[in-house]
Amino acid sequence: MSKAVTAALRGTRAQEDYLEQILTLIEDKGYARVVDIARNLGIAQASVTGMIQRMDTDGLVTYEKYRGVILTQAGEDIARAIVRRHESLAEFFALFGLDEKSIYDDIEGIEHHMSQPILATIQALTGELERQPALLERVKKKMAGSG
Amino acid sequence: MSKAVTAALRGTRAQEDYLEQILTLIEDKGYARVVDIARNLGIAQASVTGMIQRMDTDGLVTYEKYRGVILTQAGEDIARAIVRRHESLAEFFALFGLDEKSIYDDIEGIEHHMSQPILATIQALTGELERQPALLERVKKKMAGSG
DNA sequence: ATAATAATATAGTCTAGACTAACTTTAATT
DNA sequence: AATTAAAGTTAGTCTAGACTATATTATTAT
Ligand SMILES: [Mn+2]
Ligand SMILES: [Mn+2]
Ligand SMILES: [Mn+2]
Ligand SMILES: [Mn+2]
Repeated sequence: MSKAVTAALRGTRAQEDYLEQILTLIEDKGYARVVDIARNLGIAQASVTGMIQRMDTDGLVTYEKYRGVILTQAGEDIARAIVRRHESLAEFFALFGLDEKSIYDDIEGIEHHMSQPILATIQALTGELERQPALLERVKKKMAGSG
Repeated sequence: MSKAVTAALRGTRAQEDYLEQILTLIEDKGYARVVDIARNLGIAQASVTGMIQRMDTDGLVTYEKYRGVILTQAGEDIARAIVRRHESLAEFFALFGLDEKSIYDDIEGIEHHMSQPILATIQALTGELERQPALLERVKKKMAGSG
């Protein structure tokens, strides 16, 4: 018996990338500054300010001029869902020796297109494959042929 | 020894979705009409005309007013790459009993974010898992718990 | 306290990609 | 052949999300 969550738990791709960054910054450094969000996303500072203002309007963050940004509950929910998907993908592909750096852009895209059944599949499969080193080796061998 | 292909083999997400549809229509019916592209993508006819004109400028299709649309070599290359990725994803997730309809939107998104290593991994893994029915059953069982 | 530096905000611009409404061309009916 | 219907195009509008240049505020150093 688990409580059903009604919220959408989704934003646009850009919004989700911002939320992911904001959550990560808050957890890593205690606060999220515009300059850091901009640097991490490779986006101009002014663009970040603009987006944060729209996200405040949309109820995803709380923003006060020249003060920091914090997440609303809705924003945090989306952020955590995205981080979970990102980490699940990274863990899954790591099984096959793909290092996160080389597939980072892919993961950044895919994480926005994983409904519940696909997430559950990836996670369950990861769990099983961790106990199948021989199978993993065979997959790696095959991949070498198509590099 | 295989010939290296130099082309980018990528467009924007919208362009890739159009190219995928155009190729599919041409292969299925022999020609691609604006009205069918619009219907299949859920986009207004006028929007399709506009996009096709831009794609002609970009060298992805050849377009003549009131005549049909055909793919350039560059456009066809991108289209085939996308179709291959779409089919690889569908085949992979089918292993776990996910039917294509329920995950169609996800696949439509993910197919645009698969660099070569990820495609090779999915394909190689699919080949291995086809010979592991017991493992597939265990994964399905686990998934049932998180639905 | 003042001056210099860093961070943030505003204003204005641009592009992709969607929309609707109105018009034109092509295809099908009678 | 004339009429009607379907398909396609054009024109104009809108929004998200980026950019640069400039102004403002906050922070740090002197
Ligand atoms: Mn991510
Ligand atoms: Mn992302
Ligand atoms: Mn597809
Ligand atoms: Mn797609």
